[in-house]
Amino acid sequence: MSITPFIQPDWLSRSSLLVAPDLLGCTIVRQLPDDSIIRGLIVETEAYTEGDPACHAYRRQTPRNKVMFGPAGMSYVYLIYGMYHCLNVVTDLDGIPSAVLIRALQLETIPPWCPHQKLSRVAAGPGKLCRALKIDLTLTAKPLQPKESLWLEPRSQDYQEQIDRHSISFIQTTRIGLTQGADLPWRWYVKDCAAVSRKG
DNA sequence: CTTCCGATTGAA
DNA sequence: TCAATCGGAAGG
Repeated sequence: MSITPFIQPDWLSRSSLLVAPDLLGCTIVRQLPDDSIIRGLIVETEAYTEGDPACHAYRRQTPRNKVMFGPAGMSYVYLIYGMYHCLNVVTDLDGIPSAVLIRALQLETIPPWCPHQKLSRVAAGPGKLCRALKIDLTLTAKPLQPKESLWLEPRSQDYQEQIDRHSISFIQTTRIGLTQGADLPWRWYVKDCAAVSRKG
């Protein structure tokens, strides 16, 4: 028997532009208070970085975006439109504000609190995946590790081999829903994946 | 303190 | 096309 490793901060201590596509095919694992486990394959990401007008840290450091200025491997969760949460993985060196927004997951099962939905659509969107994994503001600025009940696992060998033989490929395009920096192609998703929030 | 707005979503 | 809904950022 062997333990499943989780992604370490040093692997995330690179430009968000490199980490974002590398996170595709990796898995987010959430352990709930009742010890049940929810696993989701990351199928869509967006990069936000220093000097990026769309980045929450673009203007200056604030209480909300403070964690983005720190070291990699931390969570950054924020509330959007008063009703949805979004999950980011903080990247790059300490002092460089940047993060990768997790936009969609392919779940293994439908959570009981998300009834009447297709499995492939239940986490198809940043707000929807946080609802499915019960992620809220209490989970921001935490190290992504099992102790915090939220962590990342690397690509499986099988998934990596499918990428290597081009059985699975990624699409790079512009980010969604922005008023600034909308022209930058910093969104990546798994081609032909039904769990991606939207095509194009 | 008051005002304004958003890295969304789903219904009209 | 448009409203829901609220924490946080900006302005006075």
